[in-house]
Amino acid sequence: MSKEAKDKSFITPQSEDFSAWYIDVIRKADLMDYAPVRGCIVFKPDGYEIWELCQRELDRRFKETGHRNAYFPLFIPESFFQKEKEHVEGFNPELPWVTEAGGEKLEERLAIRPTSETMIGHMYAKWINSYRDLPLLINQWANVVRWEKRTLPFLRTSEFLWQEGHTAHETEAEAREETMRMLEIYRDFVENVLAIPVIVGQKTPSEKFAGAVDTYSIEAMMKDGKAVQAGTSHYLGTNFAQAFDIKYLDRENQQQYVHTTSWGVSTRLLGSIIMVHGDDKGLALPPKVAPTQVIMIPIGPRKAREQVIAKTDEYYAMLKAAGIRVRVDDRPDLSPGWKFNEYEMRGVPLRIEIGPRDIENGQVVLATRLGEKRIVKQEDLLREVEQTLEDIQRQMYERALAFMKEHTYSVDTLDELKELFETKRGFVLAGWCGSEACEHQVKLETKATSRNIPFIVDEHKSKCLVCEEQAKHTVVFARAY
RNA sequence: CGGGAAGUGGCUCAGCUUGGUAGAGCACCACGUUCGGGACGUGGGGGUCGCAGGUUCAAAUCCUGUCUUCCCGACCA
Repeated sequence: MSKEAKDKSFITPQSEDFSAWYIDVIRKADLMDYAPVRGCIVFKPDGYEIWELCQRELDRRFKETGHRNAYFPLFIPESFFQKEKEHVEGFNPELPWVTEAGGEKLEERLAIRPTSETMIGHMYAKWINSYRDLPLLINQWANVVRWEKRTLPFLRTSEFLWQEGHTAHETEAEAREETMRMLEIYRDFVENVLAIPVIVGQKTPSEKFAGAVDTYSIEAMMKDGKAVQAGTSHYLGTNFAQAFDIKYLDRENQQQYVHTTSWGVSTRLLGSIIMVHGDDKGLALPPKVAPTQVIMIPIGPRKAREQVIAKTDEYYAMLKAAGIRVRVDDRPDLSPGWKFNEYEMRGVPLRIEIGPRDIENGQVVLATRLGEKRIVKQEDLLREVEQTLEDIQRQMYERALAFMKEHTYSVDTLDELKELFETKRGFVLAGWCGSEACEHQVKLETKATSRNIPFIVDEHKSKCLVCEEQAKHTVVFARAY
């Protein structure tokens, strides 16, 4: 205990310094390393594999709903950004530019994409001629760059990985339906795969995407009570269609602008996983996205080693054949206790301990990342492991949901919000009249921003927390990453 | 981008005030003993002190610039 407190090579407790805890965890869990360029990180294998598992789950859902993947260029001509006014204003400050290539100055500067609406708009204008070409449903897995002033690994990096879906439709109704369909896919994925509960709702006009008509989001709560926007889905109306001249001939032989959508999630999801599930022991990964779901640790003196390893190999083959991501740590020079701590730090959901005592009794010891430890019979092992992984997945979601509920408050006035934030952090439901001025006032006085207008609330507020006029919406306010 | 702190072996840090042979713990390598919650002994290897200039007989140490990280703020997905 006192040893850990003094030894800074261990993880800083969350209660002592949440930011330091976060940085400690991602480094101890070996998820990333800093690159020598400002705000850029290397995704190390354990970190990258979490992203690959997210990709796999999402990609399947995208394809099931009729989308196909494509890939568009990294470079975007400067002139493209002039075409949609709000879009330019929103992204210009954070664009990196390529001004020179092949030893010569470029005639037109090229932006490194911050998002691909413009490039895709340009291409869609070429590809879409008739209502028969619609809907066009494309997704892209890519890297994007936004030159952020302040960076934080995973949550806000200069370059990040994401997917961006871009669709074009005949009608507003169809496009809006698509916008909501993808929002629901995100909700389902984040809640059921990442075990992170979210608030689903619509962004206020000041928080919406640059160039969108309406933006929707799912908002997750970190263990420090701050919010992370975990996914967004936008109805873009005909804004980009007009800017890029994406028209189709309808059934009455009339030229019409298409209605477009875009939607995305990024590697900031990794930051959310860490901050939602992690604890003072380190990372805790939901089984569905854990690169290693089960770690097997053989225990015992040298004279028993051969027998223990043989048994471990047998279990390993069985679990692997069942599709479980299992690894064995049979390094002889490290003590079992060291390994227990190591894999808890790395977030492995389930540990299997096998020693001479277990072999003698035809059993193994299962220990979960959530702190439960029990003995199971060897003939039940596969079934127990599968069941326990499911249990862990569910318990992690339930824990996170309970945490979010415990840290969700409701206020009637700005003064109440200010007082609340003196001692607490979390989501705060409050009435809002719809004016940007009132929204801004909240931010100025509490640093909390409107996260979204939830689709479902327990209680509709009647008055705006700032001006006390009639409330148009009940809004979630929170400090955000 | 403004304010603050920091950068010394893989990690955590000491040394800097007052310039004079680069240190500790952990990690690593070899051998041996250990092994059910961060084992131990003996021996060993590894650092142009972030980078670039400057001052000096001499710079980790003093000065200037610059890069990167962390915190606070402004900006922003």
